[in-house]
Amino acid sequence: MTYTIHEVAEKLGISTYSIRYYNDHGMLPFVQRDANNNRVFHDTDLEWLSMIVCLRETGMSVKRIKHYQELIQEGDATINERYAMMCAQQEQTLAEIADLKKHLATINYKVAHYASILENNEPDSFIPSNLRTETVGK
Amino acid sequence: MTYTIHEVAEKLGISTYSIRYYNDHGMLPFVQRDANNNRVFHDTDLEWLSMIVCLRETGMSVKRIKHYQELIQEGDATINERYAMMCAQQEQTLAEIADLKKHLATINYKVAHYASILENNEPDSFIPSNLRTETVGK
DNA sequence: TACTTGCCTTCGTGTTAGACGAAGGCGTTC
DNA sequence: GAACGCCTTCGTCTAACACGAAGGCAAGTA
Repeated sequence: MTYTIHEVAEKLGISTYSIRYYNDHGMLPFVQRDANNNRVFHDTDLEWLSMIVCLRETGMSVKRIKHYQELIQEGDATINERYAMMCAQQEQTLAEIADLKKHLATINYKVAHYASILENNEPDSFIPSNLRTETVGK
Repeated sequence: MTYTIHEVAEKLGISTYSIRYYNDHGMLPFVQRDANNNRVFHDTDLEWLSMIVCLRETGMSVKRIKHYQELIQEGDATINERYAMMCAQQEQTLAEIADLKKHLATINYKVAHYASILENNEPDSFIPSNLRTETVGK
């Protein structure tokens, strides 16, 4: 089973620009080409690309992903480093989730704030139109 | 109580570059200057800046944050739009958290995978050094 | 046959949100 | 009064794409 760049893009929810970018930057060294020089993707490419998406969306840089991919190619001697990389990524992702949850609480507060204003149709006197009075809200 | 740009940066965990950037791009229209033209921040500026940080870290663009700030200045007539913006931000953030959790599961799998290899000291035959064999892992 | 449509390619520029360095001003201290 | 440390503005650099232009190849259509 093979796929075009568009099919892959749709399947993984990323743009064809990104796929070409990854390919051009050495993160997808195995994609083959057909007679017209078009990229041909196999299922194994899809799997690796979805790993790339996972790492990118959890904040790993393209450079580090490339390094990770090279480590995999180098074989077992690099298991330790790969383990360390994934542990770091794990921690970082946990931290980011925690961060987002904190920010979400702030946003929830804002939503509730506006909802109550809209519901009660409060007069202007309760919501001065000066920026200094509407900030994050303690 | 007033603060220098460095104090603000440290307090909020962002760089002075970012603060100047926000200021230059109209998101901090109220920061005052001292006799030497240095920025002077008040507590209200800190509060609004921490809201900016919240919105940025949950993915709102600088442009939209600026728009939000303008809406606040325009007063009550814009409550509806602000409410909509915060609702959108809320949804987006929830989606991102869900996404991150999914990716975290993949990373957890990798960590466990490497850990088990390192623990059992498995031979090469179990971990071929070809990229095609190590992808996301079903 | 010629044309259009539609996909693909490469190449090159544009964008966002900063990061950072250089050049220079102001005020304090040695 | 020279050095130090902070600040300023201005300008270039970066990452990770987004996108347009120019052109190739293949299929369908007039």
